Amino acid sequence: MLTGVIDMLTNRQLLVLKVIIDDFIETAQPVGSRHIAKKDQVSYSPATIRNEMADLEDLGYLEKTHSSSGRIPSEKGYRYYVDHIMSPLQLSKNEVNQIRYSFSNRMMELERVMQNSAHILSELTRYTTIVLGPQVYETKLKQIQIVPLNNQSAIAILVTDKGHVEHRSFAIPGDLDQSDLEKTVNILNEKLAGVPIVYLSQLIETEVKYLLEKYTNDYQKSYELLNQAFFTEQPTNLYVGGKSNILAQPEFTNVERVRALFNIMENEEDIAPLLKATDEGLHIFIGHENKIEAMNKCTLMTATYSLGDNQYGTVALLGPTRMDYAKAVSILDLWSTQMSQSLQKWFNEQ
Amino acid sequence: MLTGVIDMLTNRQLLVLKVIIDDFIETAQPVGSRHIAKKDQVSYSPATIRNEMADLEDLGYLEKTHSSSGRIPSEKGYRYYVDHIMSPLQLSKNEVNQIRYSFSNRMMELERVMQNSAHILSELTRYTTIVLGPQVYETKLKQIQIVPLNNQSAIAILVTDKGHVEHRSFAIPGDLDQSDLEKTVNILNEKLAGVPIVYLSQLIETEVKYLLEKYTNDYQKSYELLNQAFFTEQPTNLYVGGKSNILAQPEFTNVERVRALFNIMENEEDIAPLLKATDEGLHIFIGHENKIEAMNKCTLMTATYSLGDNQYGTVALLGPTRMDYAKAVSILDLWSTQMSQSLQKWFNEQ
DNA sequence: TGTTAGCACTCAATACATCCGAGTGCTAAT
DNA sequence: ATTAGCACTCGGATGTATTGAGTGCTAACA
Repeated sequence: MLTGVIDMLTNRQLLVLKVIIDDFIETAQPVGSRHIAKKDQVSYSPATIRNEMADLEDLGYLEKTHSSSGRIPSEKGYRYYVDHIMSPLQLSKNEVNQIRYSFSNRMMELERVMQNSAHILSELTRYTTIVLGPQVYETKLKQIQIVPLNNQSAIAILVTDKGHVEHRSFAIPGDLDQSDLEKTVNILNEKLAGVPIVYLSQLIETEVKYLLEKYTNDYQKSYELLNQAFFTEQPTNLYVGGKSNILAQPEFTNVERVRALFNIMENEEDIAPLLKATDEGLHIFIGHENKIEAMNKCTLMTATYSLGDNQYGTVALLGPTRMDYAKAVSILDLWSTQMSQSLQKWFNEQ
Repeated sequence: MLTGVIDMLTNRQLLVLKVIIDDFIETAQPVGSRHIAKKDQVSYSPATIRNEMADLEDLGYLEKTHSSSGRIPSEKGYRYYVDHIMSPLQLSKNEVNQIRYSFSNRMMELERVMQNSAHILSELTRYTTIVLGPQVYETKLKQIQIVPLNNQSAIAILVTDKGHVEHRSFAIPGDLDQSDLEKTVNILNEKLAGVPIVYLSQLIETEVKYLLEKYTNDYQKSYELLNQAFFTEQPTNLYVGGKSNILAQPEFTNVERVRALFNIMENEEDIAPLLKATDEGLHIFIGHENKIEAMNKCTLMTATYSLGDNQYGTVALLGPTRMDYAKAVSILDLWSTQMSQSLQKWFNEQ
């Protein structure tokens, strides 16, 4: 369990640090020497514990809330705990099943899966969950459809090879020829199917424009239509679940602090870059390791999941620095493995 | 402005009640007699005001927070204010423009408009905004598309005549004949286009099943596919904006209370029925007039908007009972009028 | 030499007393 | 009918004492 002497810490210091952090994670109360000495795992007197605690404080792993209070872990303490002490928690049968089951579902659509995952993960962890859909550099256009609703309006539907559906309704430019509409769609499908969607607008400009000019009666109208229907900013597909779990944490009884956090989470522009920037694998950002001020009392734990083709999505848990790291790691790990497996089964078995 | 003697209240009582409620709505502080007497509109001494306030309290329109405090409006007071005293606020040029502009947008898709509206209304009012999409009894299927992604999966897309797009990916039943897939889609479109979507599943059972049996090679497979793709529960289309505005209200510094509210708003099943049940027009539910306990300190203001064809959607503002009723009414009024106009222009001009 | 008992000390939390002032209700004067 | 005057109320702020959980340090001990 305890991996012996690491850094400069003795085994006993490791033990004390672990017990304190475990206890604080559970109770959110400063931990005193007497309290520790009473635990089964510990066979020293309060006085001895006090000495060790004083040393751990000098080393920066513990803090006091006031001069005669018990100790709480510092951010450095959590960092050490996460890096060297904790071992992933064995998840309960029930927790494993819930995650597994959420992927066994026959309906398998990125949007729904992500939305659902955000929900389930937040239920299991009681933290806020953020799921960022995969980056779409490699996603290719599968098909374009245009469905006219009436004389004036129609819906353009883009389907990508990853099953993402984007739709947009638009006004049909006054008295556009019906056959021109059809021709336009045909030209689009012919030229654009299989094209990575990041190149879409570029290709419309270079290739499609010219074809439209040649084959449709009213080139100007068709082009106008295209612009209306397809110049859509890339949507960041972000799914947040269990936002209000934050309110249950004792460290967030201060409404102002909660407000600051909510503001961040309600702005995709604030939160998306945080997840996009993370490297592959599981990462933990403790307290001030988060650049955003409102998250200084929070831990953000991120993990990536893979669609193959070097395409990654990110999932994150946001909780207090006093997060149940062992459990969170296990859950995030299991989820991202399952997610990756499911996605690859769906999209890459040719 | 003041409509003379109503109920049993004298003009002066009306004036005092109005001034108190207006002031309390603004400041959230109990209003004292001295404070009122100083206002320009009021030309009586504090003592006189005190007498009137005592009477208004006896009648149940005002309350004290403690025996020597100023007065705050009771729920009955707000009700009276809303019904008889207040006059809609003249909106600023800027506010009107923001609402108008949000409809002038060329992109016109129900989902986006509603999402956008929830956002704008919450910005303008600083209350939480809930937009419930129109009930779809009359919505008809426009077209069905199936886009195969690869050998095993495909996406089914349903477009309704109101421009709503529903999509679902599904597994293609093992080695389903390609021509059978096409035939199935053709049969579906032929038989189901124009059908109100509430009857969809029924019609598949009665009419389509039989046709499939007749014209496709592997009837069983096609039918299996249909079931996978189209048996979708009716989604309640609910859009919430500015949830965290609640946190800015001084009456919600109590985290527990906020949590209760958030829980309600995060459950569609809780909040949707509230809006669905409202009658046409604008309605105000003050404090305990809301059945849900967590909303006992809130006012819910609902308004309906129309798509024609007797189809209604609902928009609502949720704020403290100390809501700026005059402004909220004006904004909701303007919005729902604009929304109705826009929708009817889009969907009913043939 | 590492461990622990003992003890003085610290400080947040709690309770309690006091004071202040905004606000009321009532009475008597205008 | 209105208002000035005044005694009274009570929440909130401020000050003080008490309590108890916890510490650091020292000296004794195995």
